[in-house]
Amino acid sequence: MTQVRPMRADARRNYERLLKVAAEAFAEHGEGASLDDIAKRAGVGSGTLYRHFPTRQALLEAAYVDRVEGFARRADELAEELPPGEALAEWLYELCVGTIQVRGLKTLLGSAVADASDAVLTVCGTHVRGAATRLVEAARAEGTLRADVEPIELLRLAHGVVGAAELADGGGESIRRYLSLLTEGLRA
Amino acid sequence: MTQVRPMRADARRNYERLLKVAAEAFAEHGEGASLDDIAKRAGVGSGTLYRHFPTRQALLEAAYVDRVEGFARRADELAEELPPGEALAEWLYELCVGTIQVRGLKTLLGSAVADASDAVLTVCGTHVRGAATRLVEAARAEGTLRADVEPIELLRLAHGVVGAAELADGGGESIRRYLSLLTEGLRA
DNA sequence: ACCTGAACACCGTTCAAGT
DNA sequence: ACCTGAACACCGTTCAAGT
Repeated sequence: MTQVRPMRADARRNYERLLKVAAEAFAEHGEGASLDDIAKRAGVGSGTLYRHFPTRQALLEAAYVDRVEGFARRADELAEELPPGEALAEWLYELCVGTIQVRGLKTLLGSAVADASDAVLTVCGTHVRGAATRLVEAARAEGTLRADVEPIELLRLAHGVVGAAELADGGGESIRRYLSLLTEGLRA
Repeated sequence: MTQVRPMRADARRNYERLLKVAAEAFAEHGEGASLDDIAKRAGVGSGTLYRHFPTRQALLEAAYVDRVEGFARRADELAEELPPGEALAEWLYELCVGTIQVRGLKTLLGSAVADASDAVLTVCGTHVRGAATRLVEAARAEGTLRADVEPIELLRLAHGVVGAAELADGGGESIRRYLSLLTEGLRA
C-alpha cells in the first residue's frame, strides 16, 4: 500500500513540488494541462515527472486526492447537521459545484465512478463511493429516497448534472435547477 | 446563407471527399480524430481541409448535419404515431442512444445546446431545438410534462444522461434507466 | 480560385548519460 | 537510486509557391 523505503530527500522534494504545480496547472488549464509545462514549472526534467506519475490520470489523482477526501469528510459533517434527505441533497449540490469550479476534478471524479470491472478501484473512487453510500443508506431508512437507487447511480447522475450545467452558464443556480428537476422528476 | 457562386469542380470533389472521410474518422476515433489524417485519407493537402473547414467544429458539424436532421424528422414521425408524452420520451431515448453510439456526435450536440450568447446559433442547434420545442409543447398541452421545463433544459439534461450512461456500460439499458430516474424523480 | 506540402510550434514519451 | 534533457514521433496550423 504505502512506501516501504522512504524516498530520497531530493526525490521527495521533487514529488511534492510536482504535486503543487500540477494542482495549479490542472485548475488553470483543465485536465489537458501540458505535462511538459508542469515539469518545467516544478523545475524538474520531464523524465522525473513520468517516474513519479506514469500516467496523466495518476498525477491528476495525486494532485486532487485531498480535495476528494474533503468531500468525503463533508458528507459526515452534513449527516450530523441535517436530516438524511437534506444532507444528501446538500452534499450532491456541493459536490457538483466543486466539480465545476475546480477544473480537472470532473474527469477525476468521472473515472472514480466509472464502470471499473477491469481497473482497480482508485483511492478517490473509494472515498466518494463510501461517502455516497452512507448518505444514501440514511436517506433510504428515513424513507425520502427511492429504495431502488444505488449510490453509484446517484454519483453518475450528479456527474451528468454537472455536464448539463456546464452547457448552461455553469453557475450554482443551473446546478440547483437541474438537481431539483432530477429530484422532483419531469412529470406534471 | 448559401453559396452564391458554385464551387469549382475540383473544389466540390475535395469538399465531398473530406466530408465522407471525416464522418468515418470521427465515428472511429471520436471528436479528437487527427485532422491531418483526414486530409491524407481524403487525398488532399492539409491546407485544403482548413480552407473548407476553418475549425474542427465546422468540419464536425458539416459531417453530421444529416444525422441531426434525421433526429429532427424522427421527432415529427413519433409525434404522429404516439401520444405526446410517449413521443417525447421515445425521442429522447433515441437521441441519447444515437449520441452515445456515434462517436463525435456528443460534442456536436453539446455545443448545439450550449449557452450561445456570443456565438451564432448553429444549423444543428436550430434543428434539434426546434424538434424538442414541438414535442415539449405537445406534451405540456397534454398535461404529462411539467409546465416549467424548457426544451433547452431537456436537451441539456439528456446530454447529462448520456454522460452518466457512459460512466456505466454506455448501453441502451443504462440510458433507459437514467432517463427513467430523471422522469420519475428520486423521491420515495 | 484553389491546391499542395514544407515549415513551424507544441506536446507526450522514452532513454542514454550523468550524479 | 534518481535526475536530466536530448531525441523521436505526432499533431495542428500557416503560408509561399504552384496550377
